[in-house]
Amino acid sequence: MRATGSPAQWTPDLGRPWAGIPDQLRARGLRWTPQRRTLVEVLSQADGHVTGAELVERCRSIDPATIPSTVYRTLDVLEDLGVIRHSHGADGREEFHVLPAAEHAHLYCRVCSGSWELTTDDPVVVTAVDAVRAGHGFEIDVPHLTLTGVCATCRAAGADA
Amino acid sequence: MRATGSPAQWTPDLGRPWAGIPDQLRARGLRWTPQRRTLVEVLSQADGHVTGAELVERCRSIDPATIPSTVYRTLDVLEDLGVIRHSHGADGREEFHVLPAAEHAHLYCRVCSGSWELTTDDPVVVTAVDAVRAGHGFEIDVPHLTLTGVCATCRAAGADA
DNA sequence: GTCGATATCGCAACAGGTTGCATCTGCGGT
DNA sequence: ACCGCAGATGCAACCTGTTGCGATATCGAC
Repeated sequence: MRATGSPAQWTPDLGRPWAGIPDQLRARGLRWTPQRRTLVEVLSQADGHVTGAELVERCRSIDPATIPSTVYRTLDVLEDLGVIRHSHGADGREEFHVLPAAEHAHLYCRVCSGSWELTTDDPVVVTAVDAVRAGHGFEIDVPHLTLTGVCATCRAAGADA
Repeated sequence: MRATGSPAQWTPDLGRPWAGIPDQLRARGLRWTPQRRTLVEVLSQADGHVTGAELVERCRSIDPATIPSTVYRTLDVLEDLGVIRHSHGADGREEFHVLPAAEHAHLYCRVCSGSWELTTDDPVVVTAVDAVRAGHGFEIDVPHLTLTGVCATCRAAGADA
């Protein structure tokens, strides 16, 4: 069997949300490259949050020749496509989230370093977002949000110095 | 006039909040050094927000021998003292705020890149903080907060894509 | 199947911060 | 006035990202 017509790179069987990416890119005049295929494969297997460094690391385990700048640039493109979202963790480092599931904000406790998710439709979130919209006309980008503070447990322990 | 007894370094006339810092440090077993004096002088003249890089820059203009790591370490110490606070801007970079005035959160518009301050006692902020406390027992650290989103003007312009 | 425009890549340098370690020094004790 | 020790400094290497640029390769057109 000759390696005929079929394109040099192809993505075997990523889940549905990912399958359409090559075409979405081409429709925008962008390109589907082996490096992008690698990153998309990594993302399709990631659940929840991943930092930029972790993604670079995982790409390297598939293709050791992976270059960081390529990964970060591709992440920008994928965010434009609406496939992923990024936010900044409590320490300012980047965190990426896979869409469309898992749109959420984060609570980060500076005492115990624990973190919790806050879904976009959590009544508490809705209340807060509505308050800001009503009061300042500002529409908060919830998934980009990380709230730093002190959690209930640590507060109860009186560790909220 | 001989350069007698008087300590080699002294801080001429910083404002009140700053004057007590040397003693606050010593009371904790920490030290008052020329490098710290430089940084405190810079901070005492800063209003509102400053990034870490800016502070390093300004310290260098007073003492060209300033080393970044020393500045950042001193900033940590001063934050422990409660003299300053840091948060992370929309791009994740550090921003420092001088206390006790100006305790506030920030709104950052991702469309026009504008930013606004939100005081701690703003009714909108109070509502939001209360909601999270009531709903999750979590006490938000407001001054550490930067809300990314779309401002009223840009929303009106329909640029909230 | 080939060609050309241009998107993307790889690389190297840079920027903002952080960290480990050897050396130095503020400052409390005597 | 001097000592000693723990806290600070300076330095160098490292980490996470970003940017400019020349070389390469994708992909639509013919």
